[in-house]
Amino acid sequence: MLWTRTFIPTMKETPEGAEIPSHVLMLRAGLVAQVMAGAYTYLPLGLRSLRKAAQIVREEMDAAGAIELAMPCMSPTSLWEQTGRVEAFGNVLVSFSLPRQNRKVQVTLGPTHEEIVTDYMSRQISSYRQMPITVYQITTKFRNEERPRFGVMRTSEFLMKDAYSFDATVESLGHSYDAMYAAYCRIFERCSLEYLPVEAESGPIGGDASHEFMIPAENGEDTVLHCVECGYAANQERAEVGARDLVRPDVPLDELQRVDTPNCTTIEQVSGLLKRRPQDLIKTLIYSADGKPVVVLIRGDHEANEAKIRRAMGAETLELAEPDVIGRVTGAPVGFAGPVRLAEKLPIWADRDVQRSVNAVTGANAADVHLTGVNLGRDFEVDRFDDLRSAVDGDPCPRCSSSLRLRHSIEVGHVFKLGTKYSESLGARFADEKEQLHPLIMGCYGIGVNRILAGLIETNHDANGIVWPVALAPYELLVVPLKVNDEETMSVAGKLHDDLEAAGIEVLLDDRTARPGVKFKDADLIGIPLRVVIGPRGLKEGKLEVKWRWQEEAEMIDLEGAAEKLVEWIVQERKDSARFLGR
RNA sequence: CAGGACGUAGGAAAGCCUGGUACUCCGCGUGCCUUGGGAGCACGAGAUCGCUGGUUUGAAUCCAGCCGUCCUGACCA
Repeated sequence: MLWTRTFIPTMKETPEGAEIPSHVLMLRAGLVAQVMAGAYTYLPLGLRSLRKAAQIVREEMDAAGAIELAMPCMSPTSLWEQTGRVEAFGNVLVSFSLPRQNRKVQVTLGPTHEEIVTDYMSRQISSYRQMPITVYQITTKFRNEERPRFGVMRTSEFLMKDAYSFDATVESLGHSYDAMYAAYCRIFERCSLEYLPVEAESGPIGGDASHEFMIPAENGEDTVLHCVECGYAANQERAEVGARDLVRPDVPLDELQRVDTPNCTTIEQVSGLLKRRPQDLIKTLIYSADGKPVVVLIRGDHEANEAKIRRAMGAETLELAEPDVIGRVTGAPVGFAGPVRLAEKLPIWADRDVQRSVNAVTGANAADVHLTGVNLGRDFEVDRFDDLRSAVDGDPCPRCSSSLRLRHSIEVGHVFKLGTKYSESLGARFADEKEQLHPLIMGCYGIGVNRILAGLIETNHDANGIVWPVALAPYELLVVPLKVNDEETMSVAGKLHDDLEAAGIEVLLDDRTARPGVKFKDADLIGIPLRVVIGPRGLKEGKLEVKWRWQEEAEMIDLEGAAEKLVEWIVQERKDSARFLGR
């Protein structure tokens, strides 16, 4: 392809509003252009990379035995009402009505396709003999993001691969799940991405039923905890805190005292006023678990983990109690709750680290007053200790004696054992060998294709631009003739381009009449892996200058036989990405 | 949803406080010159200063409302 025959609007300056590297570079390199917050046009280079990522996903899905189909973006809203997801998704759902002659049809643009695929497959599958089966598609999904951000990373419209497995037994589901898990590992390896499968919220099946595939990145929105020693990795919602010393330090107990703390309702304010460290405070949170108020105690410097609390309590729903409930059960306005002398007798749960708290500070259950010298056993009792807080960097690993590292990351994939959630609500059943009817046992598996690109760029760039691996690069090789008006230069460039293209190499020829500096800058910016410069210096000696994007120095190769050599390099790199990974 | 910032030509960005002809750089067009890391000179085209209303002799500038964009947090099957 000739540069002047395609469309590559590069930018020298960073457009206003772009902050993180992947967003800045995708705009500057002419990969994408914003249409509105949360919606982007894919320009030729961006589209080529996006398609390459999608193709890798497709090939590995096919290899794993999944069957491709394409479901529509539009679906009847009634389908989403049946599963209760109109409410569950809320504003995320993009819905509108279509006039159809004398009536109106309520339509929802699919944020995912469980309802649609289950509805269809339930009519096709009636016997256990028709399973297992896994279907997938690569289509545009719609999720209204109230706050789109980070460029292509978080948009309201995005390309997603979603697969759905249907099995007759939980054991069989395990095999379907494992096949997808393995396919995901191959996909991200082929994309040359550094990725981390982490344990995630397990849902109805329980146990080892959900993994997220994460790209560790500074600007990632998700947080995972990872043990380098044993490999344990989990998202923050899920990550357990390992065993640690919970014996209370042997220090004399202070007297319980009331202190005035006017308008101090936060840990920060109280610790600042009383000159006590946050970890010397105990947060007292009033939750409403399935509608019933409960007290949760967390050390001041820790964060309550609502998923853990809900699991521990076995509750369906959990939310912070309303201010009037808090006022009633504590006898104080929000911000002054404490476990000592609550207005109402409530179950008190506490995170394990509270066991170590001594002479702590808590709210006094009275406006503008806190207590100091609060001690477990003497001043209050706890009904149950459990792991109720979010793990933090440096916490002990739950699987070995090492410690956890906190890493920000970008979620690019998710595999999930769904169980019978949707098949039950949609009446999707099959008959077993004894003609007994059971709901289909499902799994769902998603990959954000756009995020593969954003994640790759976010973790593979330098000061000058993108550094693509061959697997995802819009073109594999860039030919840069320095003197476009020189006949010899251009004939060598044209021949090289044609020979490479004939050999199946994706080659871009920068035929612009621009000065060398401009071409070099753009070459670095768009990040094509292999750059071949044809200039007067080398040409005199019958040589070409070649350089991988991630290398500092170029090397000269003979013009004679250059095409063959370059083809060989690219073909080799396609196979194993060894040069990219070993850079 | 809470808090904050911003909106001036295709891109970046000054002017706004203190009201009067919109500064500059990049890009674009023409010509000369130059040709290995975003060259130089000259001439030129390109702007309803986000929108609506108000104040004023006069509004990019002051006031009000709205729209849009970005950031932090909340939310995220």
